[in-house]
Amino acid sequence: MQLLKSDILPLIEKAVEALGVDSGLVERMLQASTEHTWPPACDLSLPCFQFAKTLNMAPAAIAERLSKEIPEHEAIHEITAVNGFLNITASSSWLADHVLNQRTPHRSDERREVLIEHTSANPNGPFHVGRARNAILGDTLVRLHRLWGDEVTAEYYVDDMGKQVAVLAWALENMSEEEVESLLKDRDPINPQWAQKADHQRVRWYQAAQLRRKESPDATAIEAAIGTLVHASENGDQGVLDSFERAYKPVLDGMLETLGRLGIHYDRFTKESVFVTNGDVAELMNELGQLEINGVADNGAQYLDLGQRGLKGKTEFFYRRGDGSSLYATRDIAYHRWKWTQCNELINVLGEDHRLQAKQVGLTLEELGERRPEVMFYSFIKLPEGKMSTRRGNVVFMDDLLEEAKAHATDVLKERRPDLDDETMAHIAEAVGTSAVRFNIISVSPEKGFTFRWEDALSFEAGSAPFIMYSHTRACSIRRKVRDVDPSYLDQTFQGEGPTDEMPYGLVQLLRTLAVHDDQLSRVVREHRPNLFANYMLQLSMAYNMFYRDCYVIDHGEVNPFFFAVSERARTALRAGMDALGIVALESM
RNA sequence: GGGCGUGUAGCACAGCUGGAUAAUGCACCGGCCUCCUAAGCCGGAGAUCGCGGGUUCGAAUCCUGCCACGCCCGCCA
Repeated sequence: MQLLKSDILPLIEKAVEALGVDSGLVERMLQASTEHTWPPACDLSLPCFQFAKTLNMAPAAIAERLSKEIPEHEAIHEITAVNGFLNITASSSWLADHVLNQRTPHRSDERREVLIEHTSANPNGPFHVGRARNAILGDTLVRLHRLWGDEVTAEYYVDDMGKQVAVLAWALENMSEEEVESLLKDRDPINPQWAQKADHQRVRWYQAAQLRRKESPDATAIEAAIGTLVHASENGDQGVLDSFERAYKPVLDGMLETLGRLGIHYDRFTKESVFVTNGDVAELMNELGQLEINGVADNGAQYLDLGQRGLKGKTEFFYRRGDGSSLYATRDIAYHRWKWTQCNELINVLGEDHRLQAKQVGLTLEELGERRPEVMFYSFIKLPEGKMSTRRGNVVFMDDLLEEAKAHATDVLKERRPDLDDETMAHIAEAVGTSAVRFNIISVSPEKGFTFRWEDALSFEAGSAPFIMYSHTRACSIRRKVRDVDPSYLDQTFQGEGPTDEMPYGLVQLLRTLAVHDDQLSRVVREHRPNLFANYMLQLSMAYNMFYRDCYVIDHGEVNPFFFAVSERARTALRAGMDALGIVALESM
């Protein structure tokens, strides 16, 4: 709890010095050490073990002595010595004052312009759950940074010149619908609900072409035709690039429609081919060729020997083919140099399969005198049956998942809220369904393996998005009730002291949880760990529920202005935090 | 074979810049709707933190060896 720490640190340092130890350690050791239990046992804690040797005293005795040395302070409710720890609990009225008046520590001093690149999936078919982790994590990171006050650009890097797009373009030009459907006759047919959606339509051409490339008698000729297209695109052939764009654009639009349903939007789309056609890639390859770690292969291909810069394993990083054309990673470096002209903080969201390449790109950027971007890696989402693949067709489409989630939410609603009309019910079900899907994914650490299970994705119980949404609607409901009693309460800001006597347990827990909000958000943004904020939002909801249990804002028709002020503060914090996680903040559900 | 990542109750998952009784949810057992939404609240039970060594007053956390799983090791994208 930085708030409390900065206030009372001098007091503690003075007491420690009086004992005869160097107080320089205190700043680092005074910590909110009780984060591992919830609710926390105290607000700040000082472990006294390190002082034991120099003082030749037992830690418990040191803690005991310190607890008596520290004078009274308005922020401190209680200081106790427990098992060699000096435990400090904040005064509730001090907490209330700081929380209600938003006396939070200042945030980032300089304005940060952050560019976050995420999703960047090949536009070859509908968005599926396997890709969802990138988009959901990335978008959540964007939102969290915005909550923290950073200026953020969310960017999608469009792979408009690779083999996957070439396959799609070739298929659309060379295969008939009959042929496609006959090749895919063993697979599930297109879901009639999405029959008019271009991503669902065109992915069948893509899948059929992938089969033909591998299995048909003319596979070699097809492969050659596609190879020619890829080659032309890499050389910046505008006619080919245009035909690629005509092929993928409707697919990309379909994917974006799906993502939009999850609240995911982008500020900018940058096409990979741009860096080929504008000459950046050629210039880059020239520069790389001048580097001292540059090497040339027998056929004229060029690479950097990154072993000299600490890379282990395979150390040769090829950036130029024997025929002089660029590679995907080369273009990525050109893209990164451009990105650095657009921001002062760069974050990429990448799958774990990109770890090596990200390292190569990062080292090369440093070699060129640029900074390396920060990267949030995540491991892939699997199905219980194994890895997902658009090519093989064993995927759960996000469109289907969202429909399923909505249908499930509707079932729950019909049971709990039979009073609602169809339109309201559909609105709530959509919000609950999409929020639950997002939360299911962001609440686990990105680097941990994730197996998609319907029963988890559709869980609406405690520990899920609807749990948080429900707490928020309670706060909204209380606000409505207060307005009914006397609308003037809504315009008032709470003035003066809170109650000076003992506050109810739930109220204290809520104040403490609100007080650590910025500590949590700061860490989450700094370390790119959205799951920790998901956890915090659950704690905030739990704390609000405890407050709701212990404190009646409206009691016997009378409004308690202090309780109402706390409830409102919690409501706005819930609301803002939900926005940052992409959870829809309904006023009633 | 080499590099990187992960391993925590029956299941899922947090905690990893060392600190107290390892948090949370599901499932399981018991209680709470004449009072602001019970998608809620309260209580109970459940853990050899993959295994072995080491460092330390103190290790889930740091170091090291081993095991299991995943990803990568293309002049592919």
